[in-house]
Amino acid sequence: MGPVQIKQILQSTEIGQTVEVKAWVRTKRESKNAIFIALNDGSTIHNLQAVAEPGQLPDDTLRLITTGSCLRIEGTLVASQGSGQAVEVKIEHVQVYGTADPDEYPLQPKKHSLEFLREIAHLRPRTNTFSAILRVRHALAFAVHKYYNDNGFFYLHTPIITASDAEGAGEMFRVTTLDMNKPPRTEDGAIDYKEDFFGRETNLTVSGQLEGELGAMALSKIYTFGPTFRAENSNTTRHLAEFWMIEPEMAFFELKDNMDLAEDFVKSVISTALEQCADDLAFLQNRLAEEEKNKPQNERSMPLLEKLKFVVENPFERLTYTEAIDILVKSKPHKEKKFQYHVEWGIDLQSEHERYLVEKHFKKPVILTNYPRAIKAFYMKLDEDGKTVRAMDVLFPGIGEIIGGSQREENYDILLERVQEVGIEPESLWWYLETRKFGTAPHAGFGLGFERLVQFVTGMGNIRDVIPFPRFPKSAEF
RNA sequence: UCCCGAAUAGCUCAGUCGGUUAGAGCAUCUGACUGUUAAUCAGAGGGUCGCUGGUUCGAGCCCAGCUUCGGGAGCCA
Repeated sequence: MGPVQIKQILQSTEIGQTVEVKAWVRTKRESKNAIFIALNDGSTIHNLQAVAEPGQLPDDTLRLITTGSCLRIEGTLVASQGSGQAVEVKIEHVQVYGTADPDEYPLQPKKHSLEFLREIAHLRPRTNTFSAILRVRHALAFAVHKYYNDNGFFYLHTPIITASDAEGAGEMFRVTTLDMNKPPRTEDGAIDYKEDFFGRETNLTVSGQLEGELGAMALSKIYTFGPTFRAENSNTTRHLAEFWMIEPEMAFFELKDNMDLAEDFVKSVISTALEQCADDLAFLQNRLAEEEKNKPQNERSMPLLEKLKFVVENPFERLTYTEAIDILVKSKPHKEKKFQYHVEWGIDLQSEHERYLVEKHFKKPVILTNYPRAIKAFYMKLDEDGKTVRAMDVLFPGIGEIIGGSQREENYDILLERVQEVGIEPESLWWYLETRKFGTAPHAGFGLGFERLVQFVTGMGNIRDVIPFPRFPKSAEF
């Protein structure tokens, strides 16, 4: 299917075979005895070197071969005389598919800043850094499906458009077909959503969890993996308005099972990336080291591959919220009043507190559990003491919260009470509540932000650089 | 949304105390040289100093507002 990919050609040992390559030019070097063209088709971080003799190609053609142009080359696979590569292609014929005027083409063979590349998101996949990220992202996405499939989970497609506004997970994007300039009105002047496409107010989903639970109450183990939308005015390196979330939901799982799954799952997909993306990760490791070259030694991060192996090989630290507060209260920054936010039982942990626990105290991923009920969602199962809930957050160095989950409240009466407590109309969640009425079961699940996982594995600091076309406030250009 | 910082060549950045014609590296083009590896060497072209207004004899530089970008915070995954 299609032309042979450069990845295959570079691994080939069939010297003398005829090859046809279709790829984009990274650089062209001309010398007295040979013309070298570095070609990349995105199948690998490595380039294929094509070689022609001077005068072999018409000047008109040669002039069009510039950085960014696209070529079809026919030639012979030969052993390379140079030292940078084992094989190369001896050119017999060149066809220029598309030119790239060097005066206009923004990508040149030099270092570009990530900020600049964000402005040209339509072209940045052609850089080594972004093609590497996209290949790693792909490998991780595939590994997610494989992991769940291998472990008896079913991939459940939860809806993108929802009428539920009760999930409390954040601001939502409205979905409507009403004419915004003259929407239909009810008698008292309010917008009449009965006239709207679905006959009611609808939004883009902020989570597939509630529907996921419905699936788990039938198929036992399900997962979702789809786009998620949050209309928060968040401007940070770890938030997107449109991101991909993985949400497994398991009947007959309690909090500990949930933690075991989360830890095993994350370790498994990171291992897969280490196995399948060695070249790309090595490149990204060098990129990161280069970026941090000017930082003082103690602020530099661990080499990327070392960090990933460390996470895979060591158990995550597990402790309760109450134990974490205890550690924070006894910590040096607290005693020296270095924390900006006060620490006491009942507070929602701030970034500085999570960072201290993960990066300073334990120096490894941490799973925090049993948070105060007041700071967590209504659907989380109450602990026996009634003060805390069976929540768990998995915190990663540099990224913060990568997973948020819980055992769910399966008792109808308690859940109903909790729904009312947070001010949600029980009628709007009748279908969710009915799962507790008919054959309820202990169950649990969590949500993992896919981009945050990709950030961690690639070592990229800004979440906008690990999704091809990021969506964030005031930005939906590409 | 809040706090801090930045905006000068295609890109990355320097620009002294406010002073005459705004610089460098890379990229581009031309030439030389070379089985080269983001080649090397020499030369050339390339600027509305983010925008608007103000202070001043004089503003890239000082002041105000705006815009955009970055970092941090909040919200969270």
